[in-house]
Amino acid sequence: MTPILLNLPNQLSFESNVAQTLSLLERCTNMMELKQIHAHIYKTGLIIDPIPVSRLLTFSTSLDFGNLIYARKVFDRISRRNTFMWNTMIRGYSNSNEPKEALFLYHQMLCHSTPHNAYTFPFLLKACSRMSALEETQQIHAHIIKTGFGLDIYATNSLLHVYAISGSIKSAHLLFDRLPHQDIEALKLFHEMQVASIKPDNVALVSSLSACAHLGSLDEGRWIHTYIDKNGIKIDPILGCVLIDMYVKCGDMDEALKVFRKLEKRSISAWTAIINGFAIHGQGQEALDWFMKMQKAGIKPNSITFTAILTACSHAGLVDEGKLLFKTMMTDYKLNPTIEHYGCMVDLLGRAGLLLEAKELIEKMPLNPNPAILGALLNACRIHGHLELGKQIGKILIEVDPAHGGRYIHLASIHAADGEWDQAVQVRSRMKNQGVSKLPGCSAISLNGIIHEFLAGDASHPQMDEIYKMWNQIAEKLQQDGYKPATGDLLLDLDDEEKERAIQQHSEKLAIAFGLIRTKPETTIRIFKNLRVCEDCHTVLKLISKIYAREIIVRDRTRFHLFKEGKCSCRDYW
DNA sequence: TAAGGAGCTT
Repeated sequence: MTPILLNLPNQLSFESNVAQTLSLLERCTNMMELKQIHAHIYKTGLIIDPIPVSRLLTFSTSLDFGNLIYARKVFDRISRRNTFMWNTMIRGYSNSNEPKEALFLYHQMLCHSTPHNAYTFPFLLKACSRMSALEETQQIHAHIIKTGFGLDIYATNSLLHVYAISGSIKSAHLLFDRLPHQDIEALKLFHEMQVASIKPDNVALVSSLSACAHLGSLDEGRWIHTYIDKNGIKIDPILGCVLIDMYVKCGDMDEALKVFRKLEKRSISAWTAIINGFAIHGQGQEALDWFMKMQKAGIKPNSITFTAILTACSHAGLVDEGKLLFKTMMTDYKLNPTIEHYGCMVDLLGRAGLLLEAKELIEKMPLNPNPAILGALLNACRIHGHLELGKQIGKILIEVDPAHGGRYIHLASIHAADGEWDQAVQVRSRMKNQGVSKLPGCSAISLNGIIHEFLAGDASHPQMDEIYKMWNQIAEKLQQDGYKPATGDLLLDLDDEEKERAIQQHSEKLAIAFGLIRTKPETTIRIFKNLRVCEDCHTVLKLISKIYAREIIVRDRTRFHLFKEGKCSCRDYW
């Protein structure tokens, strides 16, 4: 620790002492230095000047190295506390583990009749948002109006945010509709912004692009990208990161790479988004190459980067590489594995058939297994037919995660695979009794900017007759190619013919039939599915890509499949 | 001063 004050001359005028002290505070990087400066402030009488004292508070409440208890002691001893000081303390608590304390302080502030200013409310509301404290938010809302800050854009935006995240969407909407300057985030509002000729700032763009990434709306995302370019909007690190992520999640790796190459500064999150891109496209080797490239560029991987690279290994079956990376993450990079990393490892080992090793890892890890980890193991049991272990895990899972429909389905299908139809039916009825419903399979295809959705067995699409006709044609060609429906995945206790019919109505089959009708030969068909693609649909899509000479890109729950010339990019490992 | 990002299971 450097004793920084040694360099300070002893005899200084009051003014130059203030100036020097402020500049020291500016450069202060740890509590030890801060305490020295604090002592100096006392010793030289600067404690009567509100400016150095305020600055002292700012630094001792700082997120990086501050110490709120210390700050509070300083604060409590100040005889004349001004609005800035109260605000600083409120902000400190709003970012801490005790956001409630911010509200207590506010109460005291009112008792002291300290006036508010425009900064007070955003900090206070941040504390409310951390606690999802709706009632307090409403009280503060009243204060905002009473104290004349009802038109303040920061206060109002903060209010909007708290209402939105604490579930009071109605209040948020009411507020939004009355806003004098409508600048809000979310994709559908983005269009309204365009119509109202309001320029979106980077935050609005990030939110909109992030929505595109989740929805897989490539057209929309491209449009926003063009907007950014045309208007010369500066791509800050976060905007760059989501722009890449949007292309990644919409299945356009080439464009994601183009954006990456054009970035002025390649932040860790931009690299991670690219590595994650290769991971979810099943390109494990490329992910590893880019992981190396990143380090050569002098960027150190963080915890999220490791999740991405481990995901890459698990999707591509790179077991040895994954194990090694997991080890070096701890030894070389000194990062403590989180539950997510263990999740990746269990998935990696489990998919590769190393069930026992996966189970051991769960037993040995210093964290409590969460439903995700158990779910990964259960999935592995299903893939590799470890029915007994699967039943054990499945039982635990529906205990710890009783509201999750997928878990019951999994357990039921494992019973079914073992021929235990009674048990399967029992699990199903338990699910029904708990009021849990199964998420229906849904596939979407976007044509000329219009999204067409198909649910399994759903006949509501206006062109359904045509679609079924097309499907029958496809089925005929598939049969000529020697295809037999793989009904093993189905848990229903139906006879084979009924199973065949059920499987033919899977949403991705309806979507592909529709896609073949409505798109020109040779164009790529993109389908988005909310669940994992089933075994049979996977086989069918491979065959269709060969028979109809089409590239088909399917984004399922977790990854992309590129079907081309009868093969899938996942190499049937998914 | 408020609001934005990359991640395991389904």
